[in-house]
Amino acid sequence: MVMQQESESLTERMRAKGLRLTHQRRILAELLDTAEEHLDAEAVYQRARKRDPHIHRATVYRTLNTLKKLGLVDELDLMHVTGDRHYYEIRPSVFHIHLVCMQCGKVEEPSGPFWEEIRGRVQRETGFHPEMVRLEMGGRCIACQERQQATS
Amino acid sequence: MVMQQESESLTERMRAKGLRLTHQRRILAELLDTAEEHLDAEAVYQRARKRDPHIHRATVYRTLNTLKKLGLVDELDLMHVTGDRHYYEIRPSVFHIHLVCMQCGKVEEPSGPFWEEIRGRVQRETGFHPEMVRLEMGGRCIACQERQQATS
DNA sequence: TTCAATGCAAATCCTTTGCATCGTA
DNA sequence: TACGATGCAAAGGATTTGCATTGAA
Repeated sequence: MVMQQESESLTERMRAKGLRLTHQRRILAELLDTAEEHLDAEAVYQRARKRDPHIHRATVYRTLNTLKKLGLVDELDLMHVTGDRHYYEIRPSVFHIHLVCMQCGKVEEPSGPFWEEIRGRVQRETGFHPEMVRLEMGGRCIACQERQQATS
Repeated sequence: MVMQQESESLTERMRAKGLRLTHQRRILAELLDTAEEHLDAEAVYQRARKRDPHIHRATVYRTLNTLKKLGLVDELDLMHVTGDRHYYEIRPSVFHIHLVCMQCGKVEEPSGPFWEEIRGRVQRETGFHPEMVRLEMGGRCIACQERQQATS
């Protein structure tokens, strides 16, 4: 997970969008802002419950949908490696890609100039104006490649 | 949709994988091979039904899952622009990307050397070995960009 | 004070599964 | 013929929705 650092918090972004900052939304926003792994709706709900046992699943779904529609969070399926769950992450300021190991499920997220280049190149070559980019690659991470070599 | 052309048909690929070629699977394979748009499970079912009204939804789901596990078809969500449906397409021989217009829902699929480069570059820069690449970009297609300029 | 957000429970939608039967290899 | 695939119906799981109530602005 790329966590929020320099730029403003999700809570502030929500305020900027004119969203009502309820107790529940604050919990969810902070939780998403500091998540160190990819969370699906159920995982978000479970974590939120620890901070407020009264928070309701429907609220989690509704809030995630709201944030998604406003472009504040992205919804990923990470190649369906771990089933058909959907994962949520805050829309990162730096474009990054997801490398999903189809063997162990580990997700790496390299970021850097090359990945930024892609956006500009698409615009130049196709005229399409990319507002969000999702690059997911499935394959085998280095650890799994080495593990496989060792056993063969 | 990138359709099957030079290379062998999905039916042949299934035979090569040792799958039993039932009447229903032949229908589904030919349907996927020649689809000119992205189909979700329900759309696949509806089209299959026209060729054989007795084909069952469960068979469609089971077959799509089988083909997915064997790597013969890919499952896409196309940025969830049209909801949370999942779309299926035959695994293309040429790497291509999906440009999804968040406004009109149109999906373009440019392919070419640049997109092929990406795979090699990821491997060089990260050590990760990409076996499948999914690059989806959400934004606005040229038509929608022009339409918007015209009205403002 | 007002209207959007929430909790709750029921409904809905999509997908999977157990089991008897069928049909391909 | 044998065993994997199918049809059917029921179960399962995730997500959404209607409505009364709450609470942020």
